[in-house]
Amino acid sequence: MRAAEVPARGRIDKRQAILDAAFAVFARLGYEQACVREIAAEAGVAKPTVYNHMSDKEALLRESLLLAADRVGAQCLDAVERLRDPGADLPAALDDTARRLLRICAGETSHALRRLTSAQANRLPELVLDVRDRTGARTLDALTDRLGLLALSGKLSTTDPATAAEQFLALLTGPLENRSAQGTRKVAAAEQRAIAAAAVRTFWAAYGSGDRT
Amino acid sequence: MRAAEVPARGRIDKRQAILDAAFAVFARLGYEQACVREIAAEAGVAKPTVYNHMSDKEALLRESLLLAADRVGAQCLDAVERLRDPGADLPAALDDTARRLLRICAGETSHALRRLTSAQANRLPELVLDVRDRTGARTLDALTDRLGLLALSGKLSTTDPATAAEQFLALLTGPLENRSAQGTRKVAAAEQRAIAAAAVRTFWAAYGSGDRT
Amino acid sequence: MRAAEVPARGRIDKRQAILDAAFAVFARLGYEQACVREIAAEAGVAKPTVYNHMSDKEALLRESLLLAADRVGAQCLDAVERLRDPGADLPAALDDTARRLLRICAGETSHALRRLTSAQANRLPELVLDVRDRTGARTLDALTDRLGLLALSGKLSTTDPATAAEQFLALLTGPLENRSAQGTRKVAAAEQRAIAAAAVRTFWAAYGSGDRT
Amino acid sequence: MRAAEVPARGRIDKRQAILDAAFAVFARLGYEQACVREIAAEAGVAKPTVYNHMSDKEALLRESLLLAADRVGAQCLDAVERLRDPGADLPAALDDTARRLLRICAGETSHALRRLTSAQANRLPELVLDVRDRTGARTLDALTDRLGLLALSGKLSTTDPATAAEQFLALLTGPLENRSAQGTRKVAAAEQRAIAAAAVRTFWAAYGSGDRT
DNA sequence: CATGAATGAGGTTTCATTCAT
DNA sequence: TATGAATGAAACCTCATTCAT
Repeated sequence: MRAAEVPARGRIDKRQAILDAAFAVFARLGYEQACVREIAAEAGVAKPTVYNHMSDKEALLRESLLLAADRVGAQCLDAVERLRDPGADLPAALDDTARRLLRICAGETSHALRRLTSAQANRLPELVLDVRDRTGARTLDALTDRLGLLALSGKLSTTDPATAAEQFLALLTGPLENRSAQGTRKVAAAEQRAIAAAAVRTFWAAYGSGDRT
Repeated sequence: MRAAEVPARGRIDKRQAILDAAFAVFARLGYEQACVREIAAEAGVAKPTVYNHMSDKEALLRESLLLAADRVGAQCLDAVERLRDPGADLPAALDDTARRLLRICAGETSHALRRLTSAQANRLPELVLDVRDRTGARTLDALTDRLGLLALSGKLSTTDPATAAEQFLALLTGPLENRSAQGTRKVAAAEQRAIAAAAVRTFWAAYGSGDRT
Repeated sequence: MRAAEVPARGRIDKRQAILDAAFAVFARLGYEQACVREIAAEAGVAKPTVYNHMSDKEALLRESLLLAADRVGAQCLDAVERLRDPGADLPAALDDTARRLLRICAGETSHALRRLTSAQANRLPELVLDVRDRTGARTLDALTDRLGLLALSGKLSTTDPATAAEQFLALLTGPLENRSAQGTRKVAAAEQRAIAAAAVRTFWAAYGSGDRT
Repeated sequence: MRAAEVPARGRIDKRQAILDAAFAVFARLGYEQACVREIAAEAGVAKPTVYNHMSDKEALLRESLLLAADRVGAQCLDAVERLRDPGADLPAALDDTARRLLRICAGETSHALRRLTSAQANRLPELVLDVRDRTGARTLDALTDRLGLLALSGKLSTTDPATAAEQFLALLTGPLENRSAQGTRKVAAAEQRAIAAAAVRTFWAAYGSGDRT
């Protein structure tokens, strides 16, 4: 039993190592510039071993991006889910969620995902959509749910929680993209907090439940 | 006179043709996938002629992107400048500007610029910044100016026009990016109008001059 | 055992084949005119295989020249070493060595070595020196040793065996270069013998041990 | 008359400038590596102007080499002609000629000639011969004449002045080539004098007129 | 299953050379 | 006659991918 399991585990580990190496190299060099030899070297395996696990360089990109997208998406979901029980001070809860989302979106992984998908948008549009489903869209759906429930309970004032959610996220990612120059510059934590505060302020002005803070 | 002008004009035209062809091919295939032979063919010249005008494939990218960025930036600037004399109905003026900006940002040129710069963000960070200076940053600065003057004249309520401008643009580009899936899908004009309307509504809620509409 | 040896042997053979092909093509066309495709074809391998063994076209030149230089140098050394036991008739032994050296220096390999190193003397001066160390300098050192011992045993009359050796070789290579016009013409065996005879005559007049023959 | 001469003179000057530039660039980079653009730049003219004067890159090589060869040959001839009236001390006169020849052969022009002809020996054998006719062969013939006359007047002891001349030159150029490593190293004047002295000593031992010095 | 070796294809770039001015 | 611009050809090198071991 163990004897049969160990190689399977080893195989899975090797697959993980290859995908992680692939994402790292793709993020560093871009898809076309990255060469399979370097990915294999970074994963600590030989080049044909990569082809034993993944059929193609394109598959390598797809799988590694989807894996990274799942991780980022899970983090975003976690940040949004904290709005499930916002407590008395809803703006504070929104600010907390905003800061968490900004930290994720300002991370190197998020920028790499954006860059790699953008670069392939013409050649592999489904990949863009698949990644989007696992990150932005997933986050947006969850946030729409949260905001909808908050509206139902009277804590927010909107009849269109989808647009509200979209704008909440836009007020975060827009300024972040602007400040980071598409990931070229780092955005300091203090600046992230300022963005979050401004976003929450504007969002609350538009969707707050009547009582101005 | 004409006889002396023709060659210079011919040279300029050829340079223009090369840069236009370069942008078209880069936009279609991406930087690495694009090959100089195809650019030359699209420009109607021989391959070495391209190298007579531009030293490098990289220079070809840089020059063609900066040219496109200037064009897009000029359009954006024009849209923003319309806020100089907003008339009595400021929200309507904002809506008009918003629609114009959205139409520009939803265009193929804008998406290509975004994609091509993103893809080279690691290798050529200055290029990202140079393009940004000519498009987003320029637009943002102009909008900041406009909003600041409107605030001075009491038509808007904010002490931080830079953030207001940043958020105005974020409320446009964020949802647009979301709907278009990084340029993968077309965003219909009606949808663009809805985005603009929602953006102006939220913006006005936050920065309107007291009298709620 | 055999099964393990075969692949290594095969690799070595392929490397040998590549280097031999490289030398042949370089000798035929010169360094710049020679193209890697032709070398690969002559070696019976594909072009990238050449690059799998040698990093560069320049490395290809270097390695193939050094290999040929080692071969030529070994032949020259062998000719000189025959002076170790010259027998009673030293001029005859010198003549024998002279003829052997001339035959080597008149060979296509020697001329090719000279041409290829000369052509790269500005760009790759160390290569010139490395080849020289393995051919001329090596021969000169060995001959200096032989002549020095002969002088010690009273069979030659000189206190400067290095110069004697240098002149002995000069009396061979100088006229050979002159007659062959830098390798452009073949020098017949009879002509080689005449050169050798004249060289030995002059050498013996200058360094003979007193008794004229 | 002047009006007709001036352009002709200008044309000749331009041709000279082009040939000089060609030789300089060929000497610096080798034939294949040298590009016509650089030659034109060094000559201070435009590229097509070069082609107006010389039909080919190959003609450029040929003409510039022959010009340089004529110059070097004239210098050698001058050195040899000094043996026409050797005075009482013939070895001293030979030493003087030897030193002069060595200085010429150690010059950058001579080495460049050797390198450039060697490199093209396979492709352009006639060029090698033409250059040789204007340099080494011309010198050898003149020296043969001088030595023949000296032998007739009893100042030298040989019945084969051609071989004597060949060996005299060999005793100079052989050691020079050896020390300079095919022009890679400079050979100091003192070393040149030592080579000349040793050459004359050996030559005189073989061909001196009976009275040993 | 993992690997060293090999390959076919293709890209960027440079160069000698020639028109039109 | 001298030149700026243009071109056809070709070379080096790299890469993704596949056999034998």
